[in-house]
Amino acid sequence: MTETATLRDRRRRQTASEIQAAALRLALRDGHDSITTEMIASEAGISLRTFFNYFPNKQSALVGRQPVIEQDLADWFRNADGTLIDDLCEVLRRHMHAIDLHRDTARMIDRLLARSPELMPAFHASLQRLSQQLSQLILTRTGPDHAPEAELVAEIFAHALANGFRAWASDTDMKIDDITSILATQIRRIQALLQR
Amino acid sequence: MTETATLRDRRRRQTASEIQAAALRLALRDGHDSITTEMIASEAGISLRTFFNYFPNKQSALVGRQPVIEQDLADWFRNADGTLIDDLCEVLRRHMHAIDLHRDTARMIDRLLARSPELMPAFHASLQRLSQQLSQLILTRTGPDHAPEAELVAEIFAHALANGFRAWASDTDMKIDDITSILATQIRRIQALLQR
DNA sequence: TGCAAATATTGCACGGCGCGCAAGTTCATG
DNA sequence: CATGAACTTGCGCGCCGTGCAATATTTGCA
Repeated sequence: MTETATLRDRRRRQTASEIQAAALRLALRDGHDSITTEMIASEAGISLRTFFNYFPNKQSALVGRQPVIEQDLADWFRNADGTLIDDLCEVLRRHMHAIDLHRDTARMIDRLLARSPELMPAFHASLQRLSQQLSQLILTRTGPDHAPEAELVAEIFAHALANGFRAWASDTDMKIDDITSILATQIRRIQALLQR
Repeated sequence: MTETATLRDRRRRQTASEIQAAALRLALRDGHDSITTEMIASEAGISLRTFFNYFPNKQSALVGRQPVIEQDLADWFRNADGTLIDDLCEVLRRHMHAIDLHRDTARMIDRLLARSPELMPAFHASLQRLSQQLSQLILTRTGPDHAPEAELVAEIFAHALANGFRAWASDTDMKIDDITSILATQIRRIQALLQR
């Protein structure tokens, strides 16, 4: 039973990933709004009904499953003693290492967003979930009375991470760690911009 | 013909507003996912087909039409000589005055979001459009090479404005100008938080 | 190995969604 | 009051998303 959970889980991840790949392939080939959920299911070799067991809708399939920040990372952050910025960057750096990133998937998403901007809200909703997790993290250090600011800072980090992610997707020379250095750079630039 | 445009326009706004009110009323009474677009149309006294002439979907009707920052405001901002923060706050202050805000509508939205969090992405998509407009504004002053930071700063302001807006909605003692003072306060707190 | 329980997949049916189209209606303007 | 632009409406159609129940597959355990 100890192994079972992870085995089935791995299988689910794999299927979800295949569905996403199929969706991205079709959307990039035929255009997002001329494909149907049925086409995606068929391309992925599953039934339409099974498609909806994995994703609630077409857009979610394109964006993919949302990774969750692991508990041990959260624990590390709570007890870390660097600046807020540094520790948040470090959390995100480790997080990016913990999940397996596929550069080609990322690149497909990037191209698709350029071609079909109407998908941006869906992608952004995914970012928003990351932002909420970060917000929770920040609150463990600032205390619950800083909720509004924590949300705002979390959103900055999530969006800046996305920028780094996009750069990584389209530049094969970049390493995973470079994503968070871009993130750190952008945070510094924001601080500068806010002084102007 | 000079008057016609504005007359018809006013009528359109009015109808859109009535549809939104009907949608919010029903959603708050029966719950967002047990109402249909047909019910909303019927409650608003229009046909289902006309509903879709005004809003692309149910969620948009609940969120309402997105106001656009006027050109003269944009011109003012480009030539203003205060700090970026101060001038952005001032733009948003004037913007809030330029559009007619209905506190009861805002309150209904607020209550609805508390009750049906699944609507948050729709609301956030609307914020995102405001954010994009702000980003354009900022770029007129920083130059186009600061695009990523401008986007991030714009997003902070949009989100902070939303926070102020929510506070205004649920506190009848607040004036419109108080929205932007909350905004300014939160920006300052973020700066402080980023120094930690 | 083989059986029972847990879990996954699928087909089906159904109601809501969203839009193109064409016919009818309203209304400011000349 | 005639005219044409803008608005409303009904209809039809295909896609979306889900509950349900039957079937298939996998897993843990004897």
